[in-house]
Amino acid sequence: MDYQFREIEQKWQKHWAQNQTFKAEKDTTKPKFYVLDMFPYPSGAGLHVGHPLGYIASDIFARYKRLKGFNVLHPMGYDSFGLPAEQYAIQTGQHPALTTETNINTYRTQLDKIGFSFDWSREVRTSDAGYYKWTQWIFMQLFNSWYNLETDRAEDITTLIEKFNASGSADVRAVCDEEVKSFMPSDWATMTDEERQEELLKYRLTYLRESTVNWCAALGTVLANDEVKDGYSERGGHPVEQKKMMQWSMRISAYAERLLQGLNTIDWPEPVKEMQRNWIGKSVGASVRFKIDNADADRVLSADYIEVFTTRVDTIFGVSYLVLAPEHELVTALTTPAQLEAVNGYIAQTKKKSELDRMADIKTVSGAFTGSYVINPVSGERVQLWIADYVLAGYGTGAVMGVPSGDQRDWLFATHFGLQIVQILDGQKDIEVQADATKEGLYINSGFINGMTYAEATATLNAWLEEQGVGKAKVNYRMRDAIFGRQRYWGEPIPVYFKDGLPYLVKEEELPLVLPEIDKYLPTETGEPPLGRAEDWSYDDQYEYELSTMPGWAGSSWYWYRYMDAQNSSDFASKDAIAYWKDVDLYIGGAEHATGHLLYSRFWNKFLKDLGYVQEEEPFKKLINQGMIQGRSNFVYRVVDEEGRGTNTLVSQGLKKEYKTSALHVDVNIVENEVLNIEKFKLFRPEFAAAEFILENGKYICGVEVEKMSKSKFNVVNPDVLIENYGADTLRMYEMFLGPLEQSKPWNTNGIEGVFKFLRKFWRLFHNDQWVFNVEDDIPAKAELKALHKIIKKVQDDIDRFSFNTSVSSFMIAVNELTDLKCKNRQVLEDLVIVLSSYAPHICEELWSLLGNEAGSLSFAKYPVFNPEYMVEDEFSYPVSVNGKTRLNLNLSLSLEAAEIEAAVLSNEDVQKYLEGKAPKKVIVVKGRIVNIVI
RNA sequence: GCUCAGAUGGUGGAACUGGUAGACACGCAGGACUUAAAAUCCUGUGACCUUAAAAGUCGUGCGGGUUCGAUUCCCGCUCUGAGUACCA
Repeated sequence: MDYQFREIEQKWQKHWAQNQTFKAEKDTTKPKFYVLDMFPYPSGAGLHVGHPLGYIASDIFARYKRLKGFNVLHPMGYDSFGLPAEQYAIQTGQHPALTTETNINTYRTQLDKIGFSFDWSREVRTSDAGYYKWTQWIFMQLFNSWYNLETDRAEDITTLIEKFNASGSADVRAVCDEEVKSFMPSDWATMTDEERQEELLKYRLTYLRESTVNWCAALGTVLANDEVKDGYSERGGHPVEQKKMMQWSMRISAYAERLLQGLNTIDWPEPVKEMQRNWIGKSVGASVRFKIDNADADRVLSADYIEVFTTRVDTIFGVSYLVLAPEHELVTALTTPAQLEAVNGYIAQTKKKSELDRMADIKTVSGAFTGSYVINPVSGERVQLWIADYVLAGYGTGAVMGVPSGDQRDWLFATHFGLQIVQILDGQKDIEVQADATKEGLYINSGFINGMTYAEATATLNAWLEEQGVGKAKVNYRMRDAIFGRQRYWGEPIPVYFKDGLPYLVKEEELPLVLPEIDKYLPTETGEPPLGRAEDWSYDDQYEYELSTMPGWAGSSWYWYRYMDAQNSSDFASKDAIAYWKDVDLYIGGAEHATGHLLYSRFWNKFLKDLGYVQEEEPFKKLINQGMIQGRSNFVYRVVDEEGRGTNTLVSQGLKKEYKTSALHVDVNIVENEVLNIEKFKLFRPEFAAAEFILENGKYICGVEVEKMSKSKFNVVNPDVLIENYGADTLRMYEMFLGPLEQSKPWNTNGIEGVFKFLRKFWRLFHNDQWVFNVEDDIPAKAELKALHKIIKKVQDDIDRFSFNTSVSSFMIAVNELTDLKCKNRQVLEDLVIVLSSYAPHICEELWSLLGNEAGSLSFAKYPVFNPEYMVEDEFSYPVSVNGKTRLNLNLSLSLEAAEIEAAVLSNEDVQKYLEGKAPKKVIVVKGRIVNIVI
């Protein structure tokens, strides 16, 4: 029979499902290998052809690893909490759980058709109570922990309490809030329970605190920094404003240094690591206190100094002014009556500007003098104190020292306001024109560091500042603690209730705290989150539960552990399972998660490791980002009359210049190689049923543009349609054939025929002209073995560097070669089936069983061993080039040594022709590669 | 502005360590089969020049360099895409 892909694919998909072929079990006789895909959010639109790209690659990898004798864990699940289902619920009243369920079923149907080797018995859904029970449990562990800087790890909160009991707050070195109390053990002993809880909350790794949040009114929720892009929400593009709110936060900043260092130990794409480094934003410098000059002022201040952070403490003698952020808490107190008007005016002006304007308006220098002065601690000089919006309240101390000669921004500021510019290094050039940030040369005009180099000066100053108690070397991180609460319904309830305004955890045995039913999915009339609508939403019938739910990234920050032991009801995963599967060996997903999911997951992983629940410091050893598949839209051109009205005439792309036209999107599924199928077009656009078509060469050629893949642009290609027409094996191979996995590219179905033809040709290798299965048990010919072993090697080399497209080409070459050789040899063909099976598993299973093997055993067959002996050649066709230009090829024995090759080449008649009687200056012979003659 | 990735035929792309640029596939052209079409199969297909054939010249974004030899290494530039943005 001819290649009947529909029957074959259905048959084997059913076989795999019924026999649970890909169910992973612990097996200590084999090395483990964990291949993970970033699990999808099940959206209502279903899968388009871009989604499975990464899944196909990881599936090929997983299947290959099984053939190589690994015990492979390859699961799939759904990140099923999220905003779209909730937005849909608000519009329709449909419970998000129902929408989600429907969408998941659609996804599953689509995924099943592609022939993935997922172990579905381990499926997880983050919105299942059985799953989010453990998300809540991890939240509780975070609440019950603090970060001890002495041991450099998270510890149970009881070790902190012990320290407070024993020696008060003095010995505690922790990552905590700024405004913690200093107290003696006796103070701790006399504190009320509420006072103690209030203090402990400042240390917990998840904590409640009033913080400035990104409030998105349109979505009715706060957003994390990585969910805000240029002042608008990433999802939906709604405006986001800064607002102060009581919020749950995660003390991820405690892990800043470990998150940074860990990047050096993992095999991830450099751009992703770089983004995480930028996000963490480590800067090494010093904090310095500038005393406020209160000599002629009589005022009460909450502090008598201004603290600044600088990465160039060596330039401190060049300070000509200090700047505070307009929001800095001391601004009001430090503004003199004379400057009050100017300062208030400036603050008002700053407030009006949106975040976006402030960023767009980098060039305009602005600021206001407060009228106050501070004293430079190293020189004793009196310098002006300004406010300006280029200083951000949220970074460092919200105060900056201005060194115009060394910093361009400071230089512009000083020039604009007529402040002093002092040269501090003899290596600085042209500081009248612009700042020079060099570290070269020796210091001048710099008191006790005059004559020193950069390194000497920095060390000297750090030591001096510390000794004087006015500063010290300091490391600063840009990364802020992550807000961990959303004023939304469709998320994990936070397992907390409030008693006298203080948060307490529910008991562990009371988990999961199940999401309650509510009447509608909107905030309450009083502006509380949707959970405020739930009846009896209180603990012990008296204490109100937390009304926020967890953010989208909560469930995805640990899910790879749940797959290790998905059914466990007494632990998030058993110690045993974690000890066996350990970590993810290969993780494939989109680059858009670089600073969100991938950073939070590393954070939770490190935390779980500190508490001894997991073993590895990093969860994902190897990461691959698959490229984005863009849409490729097709257009028809409608002729427009004088008044600009559309006519009923459509002109082919090549002729449109001769007419006035308007472009209309046309469904890409009725266009083949840019040629419009006119009959189908008339059905697609009934208003054009009677249209006239101006053709070129008898065809209607469509225009092309690359855009986002979306329904409204009629450029969505659904994998189901391709599978229906060509089969899953063709789809799998074609997606890989498109180009390098990591490269973004527009989807183009042109060319899928080539892959389909390849599979037919492959099928035909095993059949005679009448499509009767026919292989022979003869002795394989040398050429056949060579073709086979070439592909055996190629596939294993390619997979190590994630180059799937080149393997597909090589399969085509191998099948072309074996077809030309009329190969019918069982041994050769059987090995070829194994090699191809990770790419095209269905057709290979069918042929495998036709070859007489046990049905379904192909998945665990042994990958053939490459034998280099079959590659050995006696002869090689040497390209002979003259002055670097290839002129001819010469067949020579590979046993010849360089000198013999040279002699053979030079004596050749055709070569003589190029020599024109001259003796060559030089002859380069690379054995088995090339001969180059220099004349 | 900064960081990163990239630029190869009509198209997607290959060339892994500096060694025959354009593998493989699409498209296109011609042919076979067919009453015809589809499907299938065969042949050709970087550009230029010339041709009966052969030969020749140019050619991997642009300009230089290193080398016997550069798509590959180095320097400078242009363009495209992604990320990031007053971070002190």
